Amino acid sequence: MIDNPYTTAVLAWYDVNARDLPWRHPDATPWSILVSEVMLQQTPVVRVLPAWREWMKRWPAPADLAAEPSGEAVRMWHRLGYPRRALNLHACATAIVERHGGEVPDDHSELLALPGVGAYTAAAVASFAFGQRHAVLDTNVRRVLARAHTGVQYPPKTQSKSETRLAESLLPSDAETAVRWGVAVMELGALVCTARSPACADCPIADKCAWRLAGKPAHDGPPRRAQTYAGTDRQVRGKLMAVLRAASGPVPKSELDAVWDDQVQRERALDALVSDGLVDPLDSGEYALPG
DNA sequence: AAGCCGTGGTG
DNA sequence: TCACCAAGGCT
Repeated sequence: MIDNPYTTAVLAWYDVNARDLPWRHPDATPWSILVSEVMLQQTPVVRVLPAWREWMKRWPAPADLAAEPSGEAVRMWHRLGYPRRALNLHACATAIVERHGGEVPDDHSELLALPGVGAYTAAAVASFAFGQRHAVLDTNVRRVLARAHTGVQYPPKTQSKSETRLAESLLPSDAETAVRWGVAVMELGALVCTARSPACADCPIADKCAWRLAGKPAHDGPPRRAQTYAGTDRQVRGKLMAVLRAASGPVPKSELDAVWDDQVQRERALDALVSDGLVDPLDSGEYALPG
């Protein structure tokens, strides 16, 4: 069945080149797939793998995580980055126990209602965990479609309606094929059609790629803004969280004060962490991961 | 809707 | 080296 010009070649490529990732195994549960998708938000596969295994061993079901303080989720997040995602997963676990009887919902809109689950993650879980037909549009798919179909080097910075429409128009009609198509295009973007130096020689749709056929024109428009990090509040937050994760219990404020010289910025970062629910200010004056 | 939110690898 | 990038989401 030919649903779009790329389906057959991309699926055949995926059959041979797919990585053996544990959340793709037949015994992966919807919960384990949800956890993997949240961990993979902006974090590379190689760094997610050990944390995911640790989480699945300790919290094999949503109820297992919901039974623990959210601070344990934050501690077990290690250095994956964006630790609010750990809080989100703990809140997901609680919501799943309270609203869905402890089972990850299979309904797209119910998935979308879970904390930290947006358009991509809801579609990914509905598709990969429950075999439903949804367009999964992540950074990999956006880049592949921008090149192969639209003929430009990079997709726009923020996802556009036209990208969504395009992804939906390319979605195979049969659910089982749509699921395979989604994961296969993602994998193609991750392994071949990469951001920096695409391996067009290894690409199964190079002969149909509008960007390659146009001579790989360079990205035009404003330069893609680099995200600065050094000296930002994010860096300070990271240092504060690292201290709290490493400690077995509450930490005196002096230990937090030692991570950053600028007091104004340090206090602002700490206040924001408390406001975000990532840090618990105790009556004793000490600080701890949330209980 | 543009900017914020971590961290580490890499060309 | 250092700017860029990585299975985004939220405000």
